[in-house]
Amino acid sequence: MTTIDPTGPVPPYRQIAAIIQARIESGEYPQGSRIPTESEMVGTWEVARTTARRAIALLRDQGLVATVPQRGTYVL
Amino acid sequence: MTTIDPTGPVPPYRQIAAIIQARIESGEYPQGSRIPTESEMVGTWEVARTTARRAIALLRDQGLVATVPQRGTYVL
DNA sequence: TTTCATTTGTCCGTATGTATT
DNA sequence: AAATACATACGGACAAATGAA
Repeated sequence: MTTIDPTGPVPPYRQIAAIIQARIESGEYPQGSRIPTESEMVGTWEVARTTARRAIALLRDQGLVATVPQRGTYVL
Repeated sequence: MTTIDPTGPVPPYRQIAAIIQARIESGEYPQGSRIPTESEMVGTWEVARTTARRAIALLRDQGLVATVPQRGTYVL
């Protein structure tokens, strides 16, 4: 579990997005699989839900994942 | 916590810059770490925010630190 | 069918930090 | 020196839909 640095020059939400992206590219999260939920990210990295949401939104904007309401976010 | 002399020949912003520089060179603020924020300097030395900003600007001009908008100032 | 937990969607307010004027 | 704007982050609350029990 990679750790994030809230005092570093890179905002936490970008650090989290980078971690997820690395796991997608490594195959840890295969195409079609679901990435961690917002709540799981909150528990894993001890960040606010807004931060987790922003990380997911960034991945979505990059076309890496798609979010299904009430279901989760899945790797494209 | 070194004190600042507002009546001395050396302007407060230079005194502060010197203090920070000494801490960088001593390793108290390692490379990549964040130095105190403007507000922290204001609280620590009871100076105006302008003074803190000027001290940081001086360190930046000397190439000792880099400021990342919305994140802070970091030791190079 | 009803109940329940899960998950995302959408607000609110507060705090911090820098940028600008 | 003061006010304003913007970005980031936290915490909380409630709604809505889904799917499982």
